[in-house]
Order: sequence, then structure tokens, then C-alpha cells
Amino acid sequence: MYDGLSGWVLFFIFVLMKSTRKEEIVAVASGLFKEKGYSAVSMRDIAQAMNMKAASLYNHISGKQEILSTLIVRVAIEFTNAMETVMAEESSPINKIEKIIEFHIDITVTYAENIAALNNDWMHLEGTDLKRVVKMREDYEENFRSIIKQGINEGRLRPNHPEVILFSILSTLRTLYLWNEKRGKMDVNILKKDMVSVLLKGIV
Amino acid sequence: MYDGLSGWVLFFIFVLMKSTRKEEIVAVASGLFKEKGYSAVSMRDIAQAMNMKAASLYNHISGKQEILSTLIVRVAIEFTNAMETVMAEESSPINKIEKIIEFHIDITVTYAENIAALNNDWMHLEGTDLKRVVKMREDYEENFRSIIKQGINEGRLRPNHPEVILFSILSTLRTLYLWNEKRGKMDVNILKKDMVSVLLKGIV
DNA sequence: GTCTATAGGATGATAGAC
DNA sequence: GTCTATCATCCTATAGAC
Repeated sequence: MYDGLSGWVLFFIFVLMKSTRKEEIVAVASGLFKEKGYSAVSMRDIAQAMNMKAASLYNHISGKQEILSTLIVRVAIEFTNAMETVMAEESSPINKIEKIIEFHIDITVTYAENIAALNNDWMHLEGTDLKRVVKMREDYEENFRSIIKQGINEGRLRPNHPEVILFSILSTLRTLYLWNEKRGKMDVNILKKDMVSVLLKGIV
Repeated sequence: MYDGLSGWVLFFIFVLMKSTRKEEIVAVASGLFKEKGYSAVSMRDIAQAMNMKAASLYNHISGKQEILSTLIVRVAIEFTNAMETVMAEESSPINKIEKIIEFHIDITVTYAENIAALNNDWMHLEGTDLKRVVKMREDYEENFRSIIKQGINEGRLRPNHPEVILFSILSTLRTLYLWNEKRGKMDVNILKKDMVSVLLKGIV
């Protein structure tokens, strides 16, 4: 009876270790990718940062590509889900844009390194991962665009070129990850309020 | 007399060729860097795109690093000069911000690839080039920040956190280069007007 | 699960013929 | 100024001992 139990416990620990070890690698690699970019970081760099040898990494991941893919797909899904939640709501375009700004800030707080990879290294994805991420990005932008167009049509947004509005807001939100040190001192809720105010009402 | 003349002419052509050849390399490389990033582009890639062999590149440039440095320093100086011109003017903070938005659009039109390198590959610069570019970037941001603070103090800008305003505008302007295809169809002056309107007056 | 050793190929750069 | 040949080093990834 004890034997059976300890067998299961050991198996559970093994699975747990293996999975957290992979997560450790992904976490360490994401920091390096953010600093120097995917292509400039070698498996030796990642291994060194974990106090191990490059060959040992391959017991936990299939290769460098899997690290990038895990990193990017994870946060891309996060954004897709958040956008779908907003789209499903029955509220005004302005309210939806506020929600988008808020979830971008929330996701950036926990996924800064993933966002760096999504923004700067998506083109180094391969095969179906590349197609999937590009598709998610296109759908995301299309949803955002439709909200803006609706807002203009209803006369609740100023009639500027929709692409200019989309691009202005989105490029600010997408590069929020670069701003984490300065943000660190700022309360997230204050940041959200200021960001909504600046992006919606302008600065004048 | 003819001999002397043709000697000078040949020398001039030689200097001209050498310099335009270097410019050609820088131009071709900048396109590749923009697509895949500095680290993912090899000297063989650059050579192939010019229908020559990698070794031949070294007759015109000292190495890969010189290409990056040329590319980045050039556009960094462009931004620094433009900002200094604006700072020297005696006009309101709002007027200065409008000018900044406008010269960002102008520079982006001619230097899209350089800006990509400045944004994404500056960390691969070495030695004094790295220090110089980082310094120019810090000074640039500090100038922008002082304009914003003055605008808030004078009560002409809404009293949002200055860093939020700085970051929102700057991140939009810095990623304009990503937007060149869509912009291509739009008149530059209309883009400037829309951009100024969206960034200053907001969208609501 | 980590190590050493190494395969197999790419990389930045140089030497020297033409 | 471009080429071929090559160097020395780095890269991702695998094989196999422990």
C-alpha cells in the first residue's frame, strides 16, 4: 500500500518538476529574449543563466523554437480571449475601448517578456505557429477596427481616419511593456485612469 | 593636360563609386534588418541580396557592425537636430508638440528602415556608438519631457502624469515606421493633421 | 536530469589570385 | 572590386556515460 502510494507521489513530483523546469527555462529565456532578441540569444546563454549546460535543456524542451512558440502563443491567446470577452459585451464603443486599454495594462503587468517576443520576434516562429499567431493578430486588429468604425458611425468618436486612431492606440498599448520600470512606481489603477484619459480625451 | 584631367576624373568616379557602393550595402542591409532583425541577418544574406559574395562586402565596409552603426547614428542625428530646432523656437508647448509630431512623420517617410534599427537593434551597437546613441535618446526624451511639463504648468495641457503623456505620444511616433504600407495610400499632410488631432485632442 | 563529447553546419572575417 | 578558399569560432542539437 505504501509502495503504491509513494509510486504515485513520485510520479506526480516527477511530472510537476518536469513541467516547472520547462517553465523555468521559458521564464529565463524570455528575459534574455527581451534584452537582446531571440536570434541573439543562444542555447548556451539560456543554459548559463540557469547554471546548467546547453545539452541539458533538451531534456525539458524540444529546442529553441519551442521556447519562443510557448512564450508567444501563450500571450497571444491571452489577448485574443480578452478581446473576445469585450466583443461579447453589450456596451458602447467608448466603453469597449476603455476595457481594451485596461486589459492591455493588466496583461502587460504579468506578461511583459512575452509581449516583447510577440512584438519583436514573431517572425522567427515557424510553420503552423507562425500562421496561428499572425491570424490571431489580424483578427484582433479587425475587431478593434470594427469598434472604432462603429464609434465614428454613431457620432461618438471624432471622424478621424479609423486607421490613425487604431494605430495610435494600439502602438501605445503594444509598447507598454518597454515602460515597466517607470510604471513600477505607479499604481496600476492610476495608470489605467491616466491612460484612458490621455488616449480618449487627448492631452490638450 | 588631358592625362591630368582624366586622372582626377577617374579618382572622382572612384570615390563616388566607393561611397555609393557603401550606401547601396547600407540600404540593402537596412531592409533585411527591418524584416528579421540585425542578429538574424548574415553577411551572406546581405551579399546575396546584392548579387555578390560576402567577402566582397569588406572592400566597402569594415564589417557588419559598421553597417548597423551607420544606419542608426544617421537617423539618431536626424531626430536630435530636428528636436534642437524645435527647442530653439519661441513658441507654445502645444505648438512644439505639433512640430515634433510633424517631423517624426517626415523623418519616418525617408528613414523607415533606419528607425526600425534604432528601435530594435540599438543594443547591438558597440563601444562609443552605443553610448552616443543612448545619450542622444535620453536627451531627446528629456527635451520632450520638459515641453510637456511646461505645458502642464502653464495650464495648457491636462494635468495627467507627464510620463504617461510622453510615453503615449512617443511610442506612437516611434512605431510609425511599421505603418508605412497603409500610410503609403495616405497623403502625408492629411496624416499629419489627423495624427496631431488624435494625439492632442483625443478621439472622443 | 545533468554531464562530456561531438556532429554538422553557419557565421564574421581575412588572404591572396585575378 | 570581385572572386575562391579558408580560418576560427559559434550555433543547435544528439549520443551516450553517469
